[in-house]
Amino acid sequence: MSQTASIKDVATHAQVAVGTVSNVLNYPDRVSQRTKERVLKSIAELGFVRNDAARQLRAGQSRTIGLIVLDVGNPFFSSVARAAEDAAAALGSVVLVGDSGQDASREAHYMDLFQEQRVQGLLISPVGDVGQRIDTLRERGVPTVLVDELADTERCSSVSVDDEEGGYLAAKHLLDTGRRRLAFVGTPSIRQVASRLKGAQRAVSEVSDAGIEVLDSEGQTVLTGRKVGNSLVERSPEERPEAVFCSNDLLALGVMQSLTMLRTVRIPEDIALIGYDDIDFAISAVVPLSSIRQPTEALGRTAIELLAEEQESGGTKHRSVVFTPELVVRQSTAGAPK
Amino acid sequence: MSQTASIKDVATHAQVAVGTVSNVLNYPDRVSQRTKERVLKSIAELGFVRNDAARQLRAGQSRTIGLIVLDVGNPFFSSVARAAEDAAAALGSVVLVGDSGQDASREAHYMDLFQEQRVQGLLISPVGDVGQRIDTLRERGVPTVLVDELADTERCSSVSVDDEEGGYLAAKHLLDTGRRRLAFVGTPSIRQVASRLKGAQRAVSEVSDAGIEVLDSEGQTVLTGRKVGNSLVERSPEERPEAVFCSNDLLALGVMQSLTMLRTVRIPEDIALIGYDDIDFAISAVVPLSSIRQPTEALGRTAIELLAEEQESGGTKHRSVVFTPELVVRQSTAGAPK
DNA sequence: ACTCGTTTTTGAATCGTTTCATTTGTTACG
DNA sequence: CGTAACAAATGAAACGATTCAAAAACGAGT
Repeated sequence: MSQTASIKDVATHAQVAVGTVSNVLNYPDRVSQRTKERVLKSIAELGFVRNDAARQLRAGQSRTIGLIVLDVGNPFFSSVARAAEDAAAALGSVVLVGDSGQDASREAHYMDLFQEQRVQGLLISPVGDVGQRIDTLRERGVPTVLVDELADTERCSSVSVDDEEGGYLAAKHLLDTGRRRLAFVGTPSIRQVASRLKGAQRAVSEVSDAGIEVLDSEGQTVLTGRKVGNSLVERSPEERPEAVFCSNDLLALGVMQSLTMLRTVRIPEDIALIGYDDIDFAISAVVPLSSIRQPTEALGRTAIELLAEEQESGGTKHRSVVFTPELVVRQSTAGAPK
Repeated sequence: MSQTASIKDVATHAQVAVGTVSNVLNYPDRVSQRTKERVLKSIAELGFVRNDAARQLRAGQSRTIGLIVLDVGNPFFSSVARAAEDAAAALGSVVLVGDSGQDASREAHYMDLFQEQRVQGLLISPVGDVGQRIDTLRERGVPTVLVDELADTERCSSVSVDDEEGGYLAAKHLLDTGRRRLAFVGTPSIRQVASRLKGAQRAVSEVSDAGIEVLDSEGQTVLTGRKVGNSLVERSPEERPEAVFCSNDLLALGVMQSLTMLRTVRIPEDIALIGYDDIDFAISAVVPLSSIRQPTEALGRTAIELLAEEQESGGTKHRSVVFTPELVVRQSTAGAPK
């Protein structure tokens, strides 16, 4: 009783063949009512629990999907992950989440791990150059879907958000409210951030007397945002930008804290502020923060859908879905300047 | 080449026996240099990747530890989870994270799933009554460690934080700074919250002219905190508490937003505010928030350690580790009132 | 009672690894 | 040259499920 019962033990106990027990579990219709009851009774009495490893070995594949994100602590990714988990659960699969922490070697480590687990498929928000590895996986029948990154459709499917459009929306909004001297805060070395900046620059170029200054935050956290905010406070009023666009909400909240703490700069009167991601904290910040909302649930759900499509097509048909971000206006960009 | 190579294919390719390939992977010292090189070369050429399911099946156990938390979105749990993952990685194990969302049926679902996976052990922050299931698991050789919950040492190990002490620390601090009319905000139906309240009440009872009012927040989020904050603002100044202790930082931040937004109440001059958990956002709030810090990294790390102890002792020896929380004083409780 | 057709049950083969008792190969020493 | 001692390599058995061709049981019709 102490050790786990196997299907064989159940068969013996119920006086049937092992195949019958398996049928009860997998094809109940093939088994007569009487034996089914007997087997189920034995299963309950012995406390039998399927051994997933044995099942997988025979099946050659697991019911598991791997997901590698840049940072699970980031609300954006945890939201995507949760949506993916829910969608996968509906298909009877489980999602394993790996956190690369923006480190290529950790990313590679998780890819190896998932390969050993014979995952059904892989969802990944890549940090390193994973093209080669994805090719290998595809050859072996493991489809991959890029998340939050546009893929070469020759290679694999992807689900992403139009970052350039998001950047454009944010800057356009600031310009529409009359601000002209803009600043962009972020780390353009990250692809998503660079795209957002590009969109912002496009919006600025459409307005003759507008300009945008780029401030590298060297990080995407609240703390690095505060540093940038402090540097803005130290400037003389006429050297300060009229509006600041941060590449994510954490940065924006950091900037906001620096600006409001010293009470010399008012938001939005002196400086308007907009972030990106629309995390839960944005609406409940000191000054409710305008932001660019990304459809995280749709991202996660669609990623699973695309993975299913890949599986059905045998990994030959790829598709890229690009969502459009949405401007959310709150108090931090209200009114006109001056 | 398209399908995955097995150890047998490697053996054929390298012209050795399968056992030798296995030895190269698991006991390199048993194999001569020459054959080792040959096998490794074949492995590389064929792109062989271990099949974890087969390995587990043979081993009878996985290299996997299950962790069930109340909410992965909560920074407290995501921090504990990360620490557990790191500690497990050092032992060559992987942590699977399941989110019960405070729902007993989801919790049961994950327990079933982990049992099918034959996890090495289970870490769980329980929501339902899991005593029975834990007993069953123990009988089957799967040790369990309760996380953030004190266990009956007869049954299993646990790692927790002294919530009553934390509550005491918070209230004592408020009293020490001269505040007398306190308010407690939280949902006492949750065990941890109830303990914190109990500790706070003890501190209050030690001071003759002090009192504490309990405000049920019906939730533990920023939004529910704001509701409570609004109700405080609506009160006449003399009816307002001098200090508010919130059962977590999200609530406290919500309360803070309500109070500061209307600019009629000053923090900490009119109302002092203290939270619980010391999440990253606490230090960077409008008014930096005093809080009770819980050693999340130690919790996660120790949980894994206790699990290892359980395994070594064959599940006979149980131990409970209780950490002491720590008061972190910031601006939100600075100075004396009036 | 016998046949045919259908439903139910059987049990050996299989998945890919690890283990371990044996066999084979090598070296050292009398 | 023989053999003991040790190192290295072998390959069959086992883990626990699923599958599937074959056997058995059943029921209906004559």
